[in-house]
Amino acid sequence: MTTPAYSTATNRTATHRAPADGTPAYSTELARLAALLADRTRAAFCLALLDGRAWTAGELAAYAQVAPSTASEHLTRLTEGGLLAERRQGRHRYLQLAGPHVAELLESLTAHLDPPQGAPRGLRAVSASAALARGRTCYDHLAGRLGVAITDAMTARGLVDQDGGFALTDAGRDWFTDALGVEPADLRTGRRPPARACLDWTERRNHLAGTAGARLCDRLLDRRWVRRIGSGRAVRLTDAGAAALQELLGLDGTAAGLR
Amino acid sequence: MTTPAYSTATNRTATHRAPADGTPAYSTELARLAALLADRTRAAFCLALLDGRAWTAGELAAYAQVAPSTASEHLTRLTEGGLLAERRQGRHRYLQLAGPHVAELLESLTAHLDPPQGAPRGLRAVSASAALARGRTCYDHLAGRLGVAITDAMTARGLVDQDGGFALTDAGRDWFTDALGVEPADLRTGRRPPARACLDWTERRNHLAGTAGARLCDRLLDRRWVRRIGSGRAVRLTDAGAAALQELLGLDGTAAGLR
DNA sequence: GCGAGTCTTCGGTGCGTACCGAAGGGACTC
DNA sequence: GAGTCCCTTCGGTACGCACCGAAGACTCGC
Repeated sequence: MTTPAYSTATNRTATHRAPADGTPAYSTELARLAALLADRTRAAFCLALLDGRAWTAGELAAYAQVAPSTASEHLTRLTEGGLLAERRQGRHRYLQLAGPHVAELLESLTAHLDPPQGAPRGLRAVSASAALARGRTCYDHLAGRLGVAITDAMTARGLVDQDGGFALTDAGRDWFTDALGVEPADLRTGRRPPARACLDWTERRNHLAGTAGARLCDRLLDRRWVRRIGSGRAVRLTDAGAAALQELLGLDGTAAGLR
Repeated sequence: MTTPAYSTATNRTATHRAPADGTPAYSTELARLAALLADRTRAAFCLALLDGRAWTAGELAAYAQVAPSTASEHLTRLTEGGLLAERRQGRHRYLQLAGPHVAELLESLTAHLDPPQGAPRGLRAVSASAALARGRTCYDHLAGRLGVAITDAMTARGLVDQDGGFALTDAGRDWFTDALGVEPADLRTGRRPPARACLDWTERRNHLAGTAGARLCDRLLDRRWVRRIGSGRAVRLTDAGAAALQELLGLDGTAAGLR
C-alpha cells in the first residue's frame, strides 16, 4: 500500500505538514509576511508610507480609493503583522512604517520589480512624476536624481566606497563631522548600519541609505538646502543648497539636472 | 451629491484605481510579486531552493508534502513570475532560483521573520538542525556558525569592513588573490557587489555574501576544506579545512564550535 | 448639549485560488 | 513494444478574503 504522505489525515494538519528538519517551519512565517503585501490596496498603503511620514487612515483610504471600512481592516492587519505602527490621537488614527527595517524590506522588494510599464498620463501626473524623479525622500533619506548625484559625488571624493561593497570610509566619517556637524557616535545607532545601498526606483542606481543617509537628509532639510515640495515626498534643491553642494562635494546641481 | 470615488464604475476598473502621480502604479506589481510567496507551499519551495541546487518537481512536492499536480501548478507560477528557472531534462523538470537577485530577495524577507518559535522535535530533526546551525550553504555562499565565524575573522583581520557598512577592503582583495587564488576581476561580475551582508538565520549576525562570498565557498569546497553532508545543504569543516583556516585567518575551528 | 467628522464593527456577496484525483503525454528501461 | 516513471492538464470542491454599506463608538467644535 503506497498511500502518499499528503493524503493521510494527520499529515494534512498544519503542524505536521512541514518536513521535520527545523528549517521549513519558516515557510509558514514567510508566507504570512508575504501575504501582508500580496494585496494591491495594502501594497499601495505601504508604498505611500515609504515617504516616512504618518498618514491618517482616511488619507490612505482616499489614496488607494477604497471605502474607509475596507482601509480600516487592512490597516489593522498591517499593524498586527508588524509592518505599521499606529498612534491614536483624538479622532484620528495616524499610521507610519514600523521602522527602518520595514522600509528596507519594501525597498528590497520594489528593487526586484520591473521598471514602470505605463507612462503617467495627464499634465499633473507628468509634472508630479518629474518632480519625484528629480528628488524625493525614501523613508528617511534622499532619493531620485538628487540622492544618486550626492552619492556619486561622495563616491568620487572617496567618502563612500562602492568598490568592495557599500560603506562609508574614514574620510566619509570625517566629512560628516566637518561638513555637516554630525558626530561619529550619531552614525552608529543600534544595529542599523551607518551606510547601506538603496536601489533607486527611478534611476536604477544606488543611493546612500542607513544612518548616514538619514542624518544627511536631516541636515539638508534643517539648513534649508533642500525643501519639501508641497505636502508630498518630492523635494527640491534650493539656491543655497546648490551652492553648498558645489562647495562641499564639487557637485554641479544644474549640470546634474537637479534644478 | 457626494459620490465617493471608489463607488463609481470607472474608478473601479484596474487602470483607474491608482492615483495618477505615477508612483503607485507599482502597488499592483508589488502585490503580484508578494503573492508569489504568500502561500506556504510556494514559500517552502523557495526556501528549499535557497540551498542553491536544482531540485526536481517531484522532490519539491515530497518536501512540501503536496500532490505532484499541485506542485506542478505552483512551480509554473513561480517560474512565470520570474523567481525560478527551469531546465527540462528527459522526464525530469529541474528547478532552481532564477539568480542571486532572487536569493537576496528571499534573504531580506526571511531576515524580517521572527526567530523560530517551535524547537524541532525528534532525534533526526534535532541532529539535522544542529548540523545546519553549524554550517550550511545559503544559495552560493557559506552560512551558519561557520559562515559567521569566517566573516568575523576576516573583519578582525581588516579584510572586511563592517564599521562603515559592509565592504571588502583592499587588503581583503589581496587576501583573495594570495590566499585563495581568486583574481580581482573574478570579484567584479556584472552588477553584483563583491561583498554584501547577509543576515544569518540561526546566528542573527551578518555573514559574507556577494561574489566574494560565492568565490570563497567555491574554493573551500574545491579544496575539500569544507564538505557537504549527505545531499542536503549542511556542510562540515574538514581537518584540512580547520588547519587552513587557522593559518589563513587565525580561526580556531574547535573553539568556535565548528567541529 | 447637539451635529459633524473619523474610524470601527458587522453582515453579506462574489471572486480568486489551493488542493486533490483521474486521465493523458513524453521519456526511459527492458 | 510493453511497462514504468515523471510530470502536466483538467474538472470539481472548499475555503479565504477583499470589498461594500449600514450602523455604532468615539472625538471634536459650536
